Amino acid sequence: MNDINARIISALKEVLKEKYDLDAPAGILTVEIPKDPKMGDYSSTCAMRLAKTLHQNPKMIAETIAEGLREKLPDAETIEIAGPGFINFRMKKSALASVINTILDAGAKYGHNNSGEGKKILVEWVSANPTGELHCGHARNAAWGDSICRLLEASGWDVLREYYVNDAGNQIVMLGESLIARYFEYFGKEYPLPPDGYHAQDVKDIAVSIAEAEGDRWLDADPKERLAYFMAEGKNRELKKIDADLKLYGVRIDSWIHETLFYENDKARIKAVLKRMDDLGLTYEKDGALWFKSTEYGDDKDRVLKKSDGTLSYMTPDIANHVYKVERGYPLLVDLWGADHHSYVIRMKAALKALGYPADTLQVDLIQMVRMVEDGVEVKMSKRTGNAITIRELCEDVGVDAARWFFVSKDVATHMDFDMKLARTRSNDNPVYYAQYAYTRMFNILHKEGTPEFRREDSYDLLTDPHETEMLKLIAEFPKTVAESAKNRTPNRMCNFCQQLAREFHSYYNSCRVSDPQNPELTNQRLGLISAVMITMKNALDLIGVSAPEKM
RNA sequence: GCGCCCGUGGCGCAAUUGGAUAGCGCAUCUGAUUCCGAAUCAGAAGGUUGUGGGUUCGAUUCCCGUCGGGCGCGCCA
Repeated sequence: MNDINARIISALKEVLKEKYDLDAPAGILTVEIPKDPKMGDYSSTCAMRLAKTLHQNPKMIAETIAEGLREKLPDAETIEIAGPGFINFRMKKSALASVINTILDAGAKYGHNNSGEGKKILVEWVSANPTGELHCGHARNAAWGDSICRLLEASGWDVLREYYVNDAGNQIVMLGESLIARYFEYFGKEYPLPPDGYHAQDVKDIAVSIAEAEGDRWLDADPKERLAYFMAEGKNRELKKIDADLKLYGVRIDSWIHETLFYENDKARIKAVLKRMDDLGLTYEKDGALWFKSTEYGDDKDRVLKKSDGTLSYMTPDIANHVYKVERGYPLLVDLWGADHHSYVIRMKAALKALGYPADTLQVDLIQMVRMVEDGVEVKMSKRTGNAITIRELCEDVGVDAARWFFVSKDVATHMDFDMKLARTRSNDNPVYYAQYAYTRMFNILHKEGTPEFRREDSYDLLTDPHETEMLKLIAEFPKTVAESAKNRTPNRMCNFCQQLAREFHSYYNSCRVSDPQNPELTNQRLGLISAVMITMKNALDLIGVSAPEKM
C-alpha cells in the first residue's frame, strides 16, 4: 500500500477500533486536502461526523484519535486538532514524494482504480436518428457520454457503450422517400419530395452516390421493393457517416442496437414484454388503444403502448430495448438524453419498476441545450451549407480537443453557450491550451539537450519546495478524483483537475529551475517529479478525450 | 395552470457531495523574459452565493415559500 490517503484511513480505522471498539461505517472515514495549506497537508472530519454516534464532544473525540494516531502513523510529522474538531495532518516530505514511484510504475494506468469492482454497466448515448448528420447539439451529449465511459472503465467497471438506432419509425420511410425523390431528380425525372421529408444536402449526396453505383435500374422497379431498398441503404449510409464522425471526435461505440431488432420474428421481443405487462395487470384497453397504468408508478398520466390504428407508440419497443439490456446481464443502465425528453424519464423508469426491476436500475442524465454563439449572437446555421452545424464542421473549425474540452468542462445540467470564437483562438483566453501547454513545457524540460537522464531513486527527500509539496499532493489525489468523477458521472471535474495541475506546474516552473547543473541530485529528483506530473496530466486529459501534445 | 432543470464578483465557471476565511479564468490595474518555450508567472481590485424562512456544532450544498430564465405537458419520435 503506497497511497497516503489509504494509509491515513487504515490508521484511523485501527485507532477507532482500539479506543472506542467501533467499526466505522463507510463514508465516515474520509481524508481531504484542506483548502488552505496552512491547515496541513491532509485533514479528516471524522471526529465531527462521529459526534452523534459516540455521544461526545467532537473536539474530545479528535484529541483521543490524534493521540492514538501519533503511534500508528509514522508518515505524519504533526497531527493537530483545529476548529470544531478537524484533525489536521502534516506529512513528512519523503512520505509525500513516495507517490512518484507509484506513478512511474503504473504509467498509463495511473489513476485507474477498482471502485467499480468489475460490475457491469451499460451506457446508451448519442442515439441520434439515422436520418441525417450529427450536428453540434449531439456534440455535447457525445463528448460527455464518452468521457463518462472512459472514467467508468478506468474505475474498474465493465462498460458496454451502446447506441440505440431508431430505424423502425416513420422517419425512415421519409428518408427512403426523400432519397427516391433525389434519385429521380438525378436522372431528370419527377418524384414528389415529401414536405416533411429530409431536404438536407447530405441526403442529396447519398442519392447521387446510389445513382452512380446502381444506375437507373430503380426508376421502374417495384415501388415496394424500391422503397425498402432506399430505406435500408439510406439508413446504412447515414450510420456509416455517424460512426465516422464519432470516430473523428474520439468517441467509441461498441454496440449498435437497432429498433427493428425488436420487430423481428413478428415482434417477438415486444410481444413478450407486452405479455409480461399484461400478466402483471399493468395494462388496459380504452378507445381502441392499449394503455400502460403508469400513473400507478409516479407518472402524471397513463401512456399509450399500442395506438388505436394498431401501430406501437415510440415507448413500447424502447421498453423492450431496456429489458433487453438487463437480459444481456447489465443490471445498471445509464442513458443520456436531451433535456426536452425529461418527461420521458419518469415514463421509462415507471415501466422498468412496474416490470419488477430495482428502482435504481435506470439512471438518466439529462443534457441541457447548447447554443452556438459567435460574437455574442447565436449561430443557428452553418455559413457553408446553410444547414445545422455538423459535428464534423465543428471538429474542423475549432479542433477536436477544444470542442471536447468545452463540452465536458461544463456541467450538463446547465444551459450552455458554446463560444465558437473562443474555442477557435489559440491563445491564453482558451483554457484547453493552458493545460496542454503545461504538458508541452514538461516534455521540453525532459528532452532538452543537456538535460541528464533521469535515474529512479528509492526516496525523493530533496523535494521540499512548497510548490513541489502541492503538486505531490495533487497527483496523489488523482485516482480518488477519477473514482469520484466516475461514480458521480461528472467528467467536468477532470477539466478542473487538469487546470489545477497546470496552474501548480506553471507557477513552479517560474519559481524553480528543474535542470540545474550545479545540483545534480536535486535535478534528478525534480526530473522524477516532472515525469510523474506528466504521466498524471496525460492520463487526465485522456479521460476527457483531449490529447497531450509534445509540441504545440 | 402543472411538472422537471438552472440561478455564485462585470462575463464564463469551481467549491473535495453538509466542513474551516466561497476559489479559478477572462476583462481592469501594477509588475516580471541576458536563465528549461511569455500559449507563462507574481500582485491588486472585485461577493449578504436571486430572495425570505427552516433544519444543526456548521448550509453555495438539504427542506418550504417566492422571484427570474430554460424545457416539457401527443394515440409524435
